[in-house]
Amino acid sequence: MDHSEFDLTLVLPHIARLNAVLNRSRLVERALDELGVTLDRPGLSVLVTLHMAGEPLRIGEIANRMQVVGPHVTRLLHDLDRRGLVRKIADPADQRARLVELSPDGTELAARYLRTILGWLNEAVADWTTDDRRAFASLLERFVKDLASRLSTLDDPPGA
Amino acid sequence: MDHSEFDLTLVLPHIARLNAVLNRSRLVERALDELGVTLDRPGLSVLVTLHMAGEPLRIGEIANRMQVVGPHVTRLLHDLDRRGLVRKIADPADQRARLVELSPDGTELAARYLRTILGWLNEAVADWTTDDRRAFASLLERFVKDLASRLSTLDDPPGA
DNA sequence: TATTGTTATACTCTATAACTATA
DNA sequence: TATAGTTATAGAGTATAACAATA
Repeated sequence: MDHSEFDLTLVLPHIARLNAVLNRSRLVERALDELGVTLDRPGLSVLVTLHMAGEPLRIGEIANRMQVVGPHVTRLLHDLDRRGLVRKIADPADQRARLVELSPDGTELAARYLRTILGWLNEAVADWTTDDRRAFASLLERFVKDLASRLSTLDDPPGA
Repeated sequence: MDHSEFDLTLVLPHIARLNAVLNRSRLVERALDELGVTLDRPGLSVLVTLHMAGEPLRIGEIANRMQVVGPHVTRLLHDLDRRGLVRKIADPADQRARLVELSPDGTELAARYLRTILGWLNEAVADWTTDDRRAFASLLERFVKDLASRLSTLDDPPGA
């Protein structure tokens, strides 16, 4: 008991700092600069979401994965569409919905962006052992999953 | 080489998801609800920064630790001051500067908030072994430090 | 009637620029 | 002249509300 409280008190500042580094270090903006691209962060996030999905997605599904609300995605897609980075195609299963897919340009941009970011991450952990990298990946995944799960139960404590 | 690329490709989505959980899960807002407090997220962040410092801080130092810009902190302090959660005291060493300290109310609020958040974190990892918690804390700290370090070198590659 | 998406609007958070006062 | 802070303004990012079209 004492040990766990102790550990987490130590963990909290690191989580906060990681959040700050990710949000305010201009990490994304610098990667885009290196690629010579003018694009905002949320727009890029749509591209990456589609790239990682590996298949066309519905607007609502993009919003889900980005953890944002539908109308926001609609707006971002306007810009991406105008630039020719994505395009909307019909959803054969539902005439109300549209599927969004990456254009070749969009695919290449997302791939180059991810390579840049991954390159920096790799350099950051260049002197880590393979075991440490694996352990970190595994523990981080577990932590995020358990945290998200615990937080989601805060929404619906009806059985109590 | 292959292994590290492989690992990091797996890590990236988890980092992104952690970021989303932290920023958009209303984690902070829910904690404040439970405490019956009406306060915005950045204001609370000032309180937590002061609480973790354990001593009065200058405005610029608060901005540094929060990774934001000076004028933003000034504005947040207006509100916190009006609510009696912080107060400004003279800096004996420099008449230009002011030191900001938590009031008793502010101290209690920050402490209760941190207890709530830490409680949820503890519940999230309730079934982890002590070893796993320690390993995670240690690897996360190292990762954040190495990442911040690598990113800071992107600013100044003058020797190249 | 429930769901997918769009349009229009408003709000939160943070930055930049111009300025004041002390060092 | 450099530094600490303030005021005023602007911008990015995201949400809510009202609506249209299809299921």
